[in-house]
Amino acid sequence: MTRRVGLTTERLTQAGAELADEVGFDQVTVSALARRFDVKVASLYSHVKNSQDLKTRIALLALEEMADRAAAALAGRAGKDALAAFANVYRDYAREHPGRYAAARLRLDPETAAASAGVRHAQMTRAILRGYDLTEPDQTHAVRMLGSVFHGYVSLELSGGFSHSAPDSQETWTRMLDALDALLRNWPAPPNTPLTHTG
Amino acid sequence: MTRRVGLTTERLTQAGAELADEVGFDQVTVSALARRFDVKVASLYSHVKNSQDLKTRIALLALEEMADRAAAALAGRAGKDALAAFANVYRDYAREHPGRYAAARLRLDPETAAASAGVRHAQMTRAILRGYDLTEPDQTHAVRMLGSVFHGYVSLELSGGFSHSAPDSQETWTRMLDALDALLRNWPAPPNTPLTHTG
DNA sequence: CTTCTTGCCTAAAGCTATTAGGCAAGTGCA
DNA sequence: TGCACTTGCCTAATAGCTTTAGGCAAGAAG
Repeated sequence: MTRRVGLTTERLTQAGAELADEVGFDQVTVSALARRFDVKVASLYSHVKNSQDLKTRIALLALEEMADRAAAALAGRAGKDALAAFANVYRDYAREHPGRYAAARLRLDPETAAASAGVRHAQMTRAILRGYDLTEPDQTHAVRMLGSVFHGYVSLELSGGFSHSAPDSQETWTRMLDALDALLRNWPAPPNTPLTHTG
Repeated sequence: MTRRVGLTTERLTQAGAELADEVGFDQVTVSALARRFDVKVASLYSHVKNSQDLKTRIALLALEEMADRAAAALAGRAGKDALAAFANVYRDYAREHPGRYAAARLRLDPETAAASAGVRHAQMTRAILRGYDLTEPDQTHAVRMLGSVFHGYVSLELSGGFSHSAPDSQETWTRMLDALDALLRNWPAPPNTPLTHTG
């Protein structure tokens, strides 16, 4: 009378990601996942250390998927083309997989983060900037700014911030990418830093 | 033997906000709050509808506080000065009150959001842009972009994204504000939209 | 001084997380 | 073919958070 369902860590992670997209990342619960497999809750604990572990795995999966998409999108592109393609990966992924996207924003402990696809993603942001004429430290500033805009925009859009108001979100997105491209092509020099300023 | 502590909705909200800053917004729980007042859990339910209600109230408090700070910061400023002051309110508030800041990002239902200080905040963003030469719909695009950058940056900084790497976060922040100011002063025209394009 | 209101309480049910220990189906080895 | 061993899911139990129903006493109101 023993029925084996074939649980594995991978299947749980995958199903957890789907669950996240359906009901939201913070509704992802060991219990809900057990229900989905029609299995008792305790059974999951052989495959997953605990709830935190499960969520971390979903986050890593999401980071991996986003980095893969980004790599594919960047292939053969440069300059504004690359910038737009990269940005669209962000937005499209978040729209297709809101739960996974939320998971990707989970705070990972430093070692986990360092071993994640997040670093690959960051390197790609830097690669995009090679199409512009930025040198350190401005390149780092720009990397951080792009990360902020993309994450911020997607996050606000996802929480409904831009719906039900004109102009529509797509238009803002396009114009914003134009603006960012223009900014990167024309990155301002640091303002005068008065060092020994007499008078 | 009946001891009255003097619970009120306001005191609970206030204490909830403090708790959020100490242990994180999603660790804010009716139970924890009851412990803080040394009172039984059920007692809170006379003052707060449920856990969701409590969190919403904390969110509204945070929005109120941020809008107040922003209003104070904007008084007598314009242009880049205003932009920087407004941005710093965001960042400083998030650093001083991480839990409240997280609360402010809680997704509110439309009516609640419409009645919140969030709209005041949004109006102030628009007011800043009066110092630049933007007309609709570019003004709206810019409002959304600023919201995205500020929220995105603060959110990434808060989750530790920029720590332990050079250059330090403060420098990026300053240079980013320079860049945004430059961008707003020089907002690019929409690229050619080919309508009836022959050839 | 009695009645009423109100503020906090006890009690109870339901959900999630997590651990310990059990049993049976399949695996490997003789 | 048969036996031990591993493994996958199970039952059972503890503990915390949420929420509702109903009670009791301190203070307010007349």
